[in-house]
Amino acid sequence: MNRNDLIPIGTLARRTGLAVSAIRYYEERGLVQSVRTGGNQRRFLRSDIRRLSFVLIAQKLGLGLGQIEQALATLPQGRTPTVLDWQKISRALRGEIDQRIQLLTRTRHKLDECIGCGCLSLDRCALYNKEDRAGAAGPGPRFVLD
Amino acid sequence: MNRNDLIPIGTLARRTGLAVSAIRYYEERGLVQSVRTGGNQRRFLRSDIRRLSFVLIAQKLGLGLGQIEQALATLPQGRTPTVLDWQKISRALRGEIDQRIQLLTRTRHKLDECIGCGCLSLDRCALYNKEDRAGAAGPGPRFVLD
DNA sequence: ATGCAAGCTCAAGCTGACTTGAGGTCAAGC
DNA sequence: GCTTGACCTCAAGTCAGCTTGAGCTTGCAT
Repeated sequence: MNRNDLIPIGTLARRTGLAVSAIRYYEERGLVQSVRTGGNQRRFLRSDIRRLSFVLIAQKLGLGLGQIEQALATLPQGRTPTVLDWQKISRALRGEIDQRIQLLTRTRHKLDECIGCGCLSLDRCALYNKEDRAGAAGPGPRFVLD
Repeated sequence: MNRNDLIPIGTLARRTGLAVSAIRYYEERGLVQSVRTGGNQRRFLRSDIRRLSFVLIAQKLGLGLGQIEQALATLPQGRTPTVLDWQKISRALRGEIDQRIQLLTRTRHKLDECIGCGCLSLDRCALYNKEDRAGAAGPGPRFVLD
């Protein structure tokens, strides 16, 4: 409610470790919102520090900004989320991590089998399945075991 | 030794599930080599099916082509690698997977702590450490927990 | 009241990993 | 001998996720 709850972009940048340009980009992408001062400068909510921190963590997990945006959409728009809101969304993130760990564990297991035979290549090799990749396409960078 | 050991790019593409254009790109990047026919067409070794399969698997783990190239450099150049060669390089990949699983497990643990307090944001939060990210920069897409 | 850091917009650039397109060649079957 | 599909070489485009630069404005501290 206080004026102090509104912070300029540079402060937000310092608090999150993000570049100012990155924050502007995120705003353009709709990941975060701002209001403008009379002089057309952005002002963010203090709670956006948390919001952007969430973005950073989710990114580390390999989520794209689109997915992150979807996750964030479950938070109250433009108003400070409660601790419960954050707990809920964090748990979703935990689910993501679980899945990735499982996938990696399975991959490791398959790889172990393959090391046994030295194959790595063919239809018999569980690691390497053409069908898996068929739908995976599109340009841009590839992500981990998606 | 046989002429049949040399396969055209289309065959290699079909066997690996890669696009022809991707294989040409990999060749340009030095991930795979070819010889040319009298009519200037590429001919690959049959063992390059394995080589490219390795590339695909490593990519799924989030390795960049540069890293993959380095890994492949330990294989005999332009000659069919032995089963032992493949076992050795596969084990290196296993190490990568292990590391990633460990990192994810640690992250999950930290996240669990954070869910407890609903924080996600600040210096107190183990998940979120500015120093970690300080050196991570550079343009291009960000990769999983590197 | 003035200096200067911090902010603004918009366009262009960059990396990684490819794809697409134009325009031309090669080779195997009929 | 001719057609058809696989192959060739560039050059340019694409997508994500930003950064960089030019040129201009704001606003806090002295």
